[in-house]
Amino acid sequence: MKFDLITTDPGSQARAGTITTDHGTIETPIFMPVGTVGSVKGVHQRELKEDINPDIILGNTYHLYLRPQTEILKKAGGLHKFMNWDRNILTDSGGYQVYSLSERRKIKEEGVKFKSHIDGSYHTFTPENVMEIQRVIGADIIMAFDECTPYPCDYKYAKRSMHMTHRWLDRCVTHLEKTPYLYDYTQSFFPIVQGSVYKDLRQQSAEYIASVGAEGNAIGGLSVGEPAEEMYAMTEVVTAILPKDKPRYLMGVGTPANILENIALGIDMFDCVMPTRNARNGMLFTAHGTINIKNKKWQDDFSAIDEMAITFVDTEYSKAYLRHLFSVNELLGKQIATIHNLGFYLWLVREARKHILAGDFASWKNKMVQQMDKRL
RNA sequence: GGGGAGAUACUCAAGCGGCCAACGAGGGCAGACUGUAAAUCUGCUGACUACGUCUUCGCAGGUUCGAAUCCUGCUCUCCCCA
Repeated sequence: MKFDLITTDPGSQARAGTITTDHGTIETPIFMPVGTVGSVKGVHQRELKEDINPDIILGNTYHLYLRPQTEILKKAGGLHKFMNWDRNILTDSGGYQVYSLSERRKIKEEGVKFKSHIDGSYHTFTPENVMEIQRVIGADIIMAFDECTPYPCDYKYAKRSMHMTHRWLDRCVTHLEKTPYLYDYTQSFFPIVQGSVYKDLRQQSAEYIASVGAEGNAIGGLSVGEPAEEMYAMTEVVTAILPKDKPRYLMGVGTPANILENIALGIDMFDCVMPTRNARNGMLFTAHGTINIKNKKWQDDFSAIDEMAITFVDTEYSKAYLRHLFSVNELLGKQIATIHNLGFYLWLVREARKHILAGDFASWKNKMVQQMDKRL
């Protein structure tokens, strides 16, 4: 993997660059659509490539391990072939499930024992086997196994958890060295900064993560319910320490405003379920604010979904029609909303990149954050 | 023509003397959603001059301190027999 930092915005820390892997070039800053179980929910690969056009998408180790299971993915020749996606893939390690499935797991130094939500069976995830599973899945970027701490999280717990995540990181690195690539392309490994919302812990963690010298670095444990200001404060603390010549990935973020604010703080990569999940629940993101398309007010609004016409759905369908599809619970409504939202998110980061390259990112960002805050 | 069953809020449907403005489901209206157990979850849904008042359970009477619940008559719907 190769990261080229092209330019840094004069009015902020925002960066434009390119990441090149064996599956192509990723222009940063980038938003990566989430495809947990090997599918960006509701979107055909063709629409994803031709209309939304991201250079990279996400998959999830925990979920893919449970289904279709590692063995099937190995037989398929990896996730790229299995899902027919020839661009980049990044897999999350299952560290987020340590947080989101906290009712169904037990953390020990050795690893995390999960009780499957599918059949109740037990599965232990360790730094070692998570690396092996990610080798089989075959993503271009694979993540360290960590604990994503909840919010709020007391200092003592956050500190203990952070140190464990660091020890797990060492085990990931050691094991990865002993585990060869399975396919005919390379994989890059990203460690993850933790430390909850505590400045000193975040600094300590960022220093530790930076010392590993990985090809890219991630920030985890944010966007778990903390106020946006705390998120930004932590990003700022961490980006000051993480190397400038490596991509920085802020995991799980976020709203369009969160993304622009964090780009301004020097983040290059984002992922979030928000554009896809919220789309299925009737929420549209636009450059001029959010729309709850289920609201009665749209029932006779025959104007285009989004005059900006970023993707084909924006002008091929009206708001009234889309509201109707949601009222009658038609699958098509969720598909249209998902394509719209992802199209918008990708537009947003591409636009951000243009403004960084043009040197006027900061003022553009402030204008956008303000206008996107509206509720239409 | 004879016999039987039933009519409850937008719809379906509980309730069978007071704890009933009335269970539940759907629908409707809002809200939430941040490395996806999410096509999910939450709230409201008779009217109002609202922590209180008023009008509701086919219609009209009656019994009772008190009725959606019991009695009488009427209207309508469905089923069976002729």
